[in-house]
Amino acid sequence: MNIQDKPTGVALWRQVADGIERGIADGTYPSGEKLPGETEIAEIYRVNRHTVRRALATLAERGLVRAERGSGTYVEAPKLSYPLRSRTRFSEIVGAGGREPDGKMIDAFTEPSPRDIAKQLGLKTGALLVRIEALRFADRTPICIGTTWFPASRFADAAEVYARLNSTTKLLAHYGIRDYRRLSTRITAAIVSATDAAKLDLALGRSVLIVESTDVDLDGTPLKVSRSRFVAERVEFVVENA
Amino acid sequence: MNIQDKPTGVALWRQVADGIERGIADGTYPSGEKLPGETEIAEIYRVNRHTVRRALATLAERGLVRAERGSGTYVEAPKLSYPLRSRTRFSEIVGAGGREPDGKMIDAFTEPSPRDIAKQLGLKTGALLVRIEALRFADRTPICIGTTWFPASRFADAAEVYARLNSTTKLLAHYGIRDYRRLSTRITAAIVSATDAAKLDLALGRSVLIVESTDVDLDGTPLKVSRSRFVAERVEFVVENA
DNA sequence: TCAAGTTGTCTAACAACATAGACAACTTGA
DNA sequence: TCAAGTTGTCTATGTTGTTAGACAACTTGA
Repeated sequence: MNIQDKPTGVALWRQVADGIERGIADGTYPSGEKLPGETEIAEIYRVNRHTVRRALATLAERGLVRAERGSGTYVEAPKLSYPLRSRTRFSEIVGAGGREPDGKMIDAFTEPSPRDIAKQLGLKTGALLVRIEALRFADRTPICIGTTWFPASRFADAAEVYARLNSTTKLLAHYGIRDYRRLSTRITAAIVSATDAAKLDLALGRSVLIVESTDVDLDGTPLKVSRSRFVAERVEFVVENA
Repeated sequence: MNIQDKPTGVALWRQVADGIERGIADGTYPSGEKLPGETEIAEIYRVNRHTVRRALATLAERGLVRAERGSGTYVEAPKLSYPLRSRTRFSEIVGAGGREPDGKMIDAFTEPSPRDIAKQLGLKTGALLVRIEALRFADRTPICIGTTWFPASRFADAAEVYARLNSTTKLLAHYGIRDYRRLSTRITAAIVSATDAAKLDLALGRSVLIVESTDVDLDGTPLKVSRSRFVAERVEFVVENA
């Protein structure tokens, strides 16, 4: 690792940053693992520690690494690429990324529907709904936390079923729904709440993507409405403009 | 063309140099053509003229462009790739590069052979030789100047023939030699002489590749010996190690 | 011959890059 | 609790990059 010599027009810190990024890409520094210490990296590239720090700072800004004071600098997990298409299934998307999807029900209620949810589900205000609060994971890393509402008339014991299957897709299949599609998705963002932060294993002050979606069966009948908070630094939504 | 903004870790002059090099590669600035003036390039990239000059300096050092004071900066012709194989023909090699080969006889003599040439041609010292001094071109650009010796016993009126055909290959064909091969090639280099420089349209102080070669017919009988000076900045010899 | 346009060279000033050393703040494991 | 190792921050200094302006030297075409 000898950089330097003649002026190349590329700053040292940039060369170090590129080198580390390459190391992350090719698996030299696996996802989640600790990078060598700043002093050691400086030795590797024969460069001052401040130069290494600048390189790491740009990588941190891009979310590729995360520095923890007193402990070390760690490779961030690559963001989950989450396409928003007509067919949008958490478990499929996570699985397609080579990661293991999982869900964990936190809470469940059967209660009358508020006006906005009722409207989206094509029900009268006050119609009974099953509301499920759940966490979803990719390889045991929390990705999102959110609420899903099902019409109680059709999915009376949704809570029990979800608790057993830990997957919305499997839940719907259990009710004989082989296929369904995403009708709409709305996305915004906010700072994570303290309660969400704890459940998502996320530091306070980080941002979450807020996603509200409606899914319908092939007849166009609304099946569920969801409001989820996705950890912004762990997911990336992709909208293909066909 | 807006560079700048945030620190990228890549020096401006380097970005400009890369941009111009891309322009040369993709034909925006065709070979031999004049680049925009330094002032204009500076405007294009929104950069100081000194920055452009540094970019051009690195390109000139690599031989991609050539600055002419008072006139402009020109894209250098790409070097002629000149493979040194068993079958080595100037006209074929130039033609393979998509350029038009040409030759021009400068002088010719019939004279007794010096010892070293005689030895290479398998003749006795003092045997009569035809010595031809010629310039060779690719697309009207002088590539090399040199001497070729033929045994006068076999190629008595070589001078007249060469003057008409302007090609060694055609000359030999004229004498019924359909094929021949390169026996050996020796390469060295030197600074161009004043007389050669003028004929090669080359500035004083530039270097030339000095090539001495012997060609034989398919029986192994020596046909000719050449000593040529190739303009180093216009040619690149390639030796394939099979 | 001359004006306009070109590259070459010089000086000056400021910003960005890089190195060096020291110490604080924090985490980890013994 | 403590020592070792980590990242965070500060000051200082020298080098390289970038801009700015001026003028010289040269080429080209009218």
